[in-house]
Amino acid sequence: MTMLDIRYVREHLDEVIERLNKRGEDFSHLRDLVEADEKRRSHIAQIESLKAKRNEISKKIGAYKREGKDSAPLLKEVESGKAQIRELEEKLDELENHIKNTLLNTPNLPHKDIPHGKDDSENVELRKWGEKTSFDFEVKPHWDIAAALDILDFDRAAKMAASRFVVYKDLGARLERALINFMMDMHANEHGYREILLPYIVNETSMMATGQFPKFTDDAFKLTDERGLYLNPTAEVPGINMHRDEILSAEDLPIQYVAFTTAFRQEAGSAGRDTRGIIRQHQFNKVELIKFATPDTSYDELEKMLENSENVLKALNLPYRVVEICSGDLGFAMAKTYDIEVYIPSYDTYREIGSISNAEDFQARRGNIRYRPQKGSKPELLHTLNGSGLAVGRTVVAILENYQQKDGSVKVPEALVPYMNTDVIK
RNA sequence: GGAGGGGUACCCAAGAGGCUGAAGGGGCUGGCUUGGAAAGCUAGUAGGGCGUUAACGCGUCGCAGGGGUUCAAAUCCCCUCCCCUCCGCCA
Repeated sequence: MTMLDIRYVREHLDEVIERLNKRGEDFSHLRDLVEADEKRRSHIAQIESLKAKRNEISKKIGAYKREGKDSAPLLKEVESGKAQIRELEEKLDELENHIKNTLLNTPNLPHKDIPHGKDDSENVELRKWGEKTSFDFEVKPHWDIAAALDILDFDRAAKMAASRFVVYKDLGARLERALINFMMDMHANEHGYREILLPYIVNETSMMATGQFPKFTDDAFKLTDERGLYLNPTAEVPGINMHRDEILSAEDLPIQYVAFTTAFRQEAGSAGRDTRGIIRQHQFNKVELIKFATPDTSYDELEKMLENSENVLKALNLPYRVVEICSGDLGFAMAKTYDIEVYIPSYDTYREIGSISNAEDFQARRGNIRYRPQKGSKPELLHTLNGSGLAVGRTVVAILENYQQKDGSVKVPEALVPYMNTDVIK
């Protein structure tokens, strides 16, 4: 389970380092891997030839015994190889662990065409949809709107759990539920995704496969259970792991799932950011899109997925923009990512509400997810994609703020009225 | 939580240290037969990882997963996971 293919690293070392360095870190330590890999292969060759010899003699011993011949000389002959094999295997083990650990901690290669930049300030806006909502009164942030309507309760959530949790009440609770159903219906019925409902707890192997681990263990909520289980940080984890260690048929691809899950994140390192309201919580709901595609179609599928996500905001008539993530801001497992940012009037800025990514074969390699291009042909790694469709809590924020009215009530977006059974939250 | 039973290839299933390079069925693919089909007969059917090679190949590892014993492990020992049955508890 590695991330980059060691053979690719070996054969394109300079290119690999150069591309990874665009993420803003120095990856020249990968040069060591080539030497380690060479040693690894020569150890394998030695071990295997010793084993071939041993197997041959062992077979002879069996034959001798059956025929009643004396096998003592053969036993002597095989003796010396035993220690040698053991010694070489120990060294091989060390080499393989070193290579594996290095690669597990190495992020994906950014796609060649994505913008080069140091951090999120250099992300590139691709397009805007809708006009920034304008108001003829002073806009309020969503926490004030919610307080007046008594639909979000932070104090009681802190009492029963901790800070960065929230209790939704009345039409606030219903709005969250309505959005989940609305999004699920759209993706399942109109966009052709298969609806699944996933476990909210995942194991370490799954976290490893999608790339959360080993680098970002601090972001996860670990359970005390001795099996090494974690609260799901995003449906991407159980979703992609649906097909871990499987070989899929080409004719079944692309496979596309839509899943609602609750996501849990420590938000370590975010202390003091977005502390008011529900922009950043330890627990939030999300509708997630997951795809398994052949390598030659994955970028087309990425565009479709982006469109599917955008359709949610269009249907809700919320102004947004699409941003292409630059190399310095790109997630660990991803080769290319688009963010969808929704307009938030109280911030007078666009805030992330969804993220749509192609991991190419990075997660597939770590999770051993393959497909057979043709009947009878060798299995190959496929490409995995995931995208928000969308983050539900942040959609609530966007609706409360963009649809707020002078009297403190909030209009319900037309598309949501059937799900809300009311056209206004007051 | 308690007591048992299991996991072998696409499926079922035998094997219980060396003649297993895993039997035998089913299924699948082909052939014979047929006007065509079914049935019958017959042949083929271990995938995958890794190493090596220009390639054909060769080697190595594979019987849930991981360790160990042994010259040699599906088979013996240890650990883990998963499934099933019964009891208890529970939405």
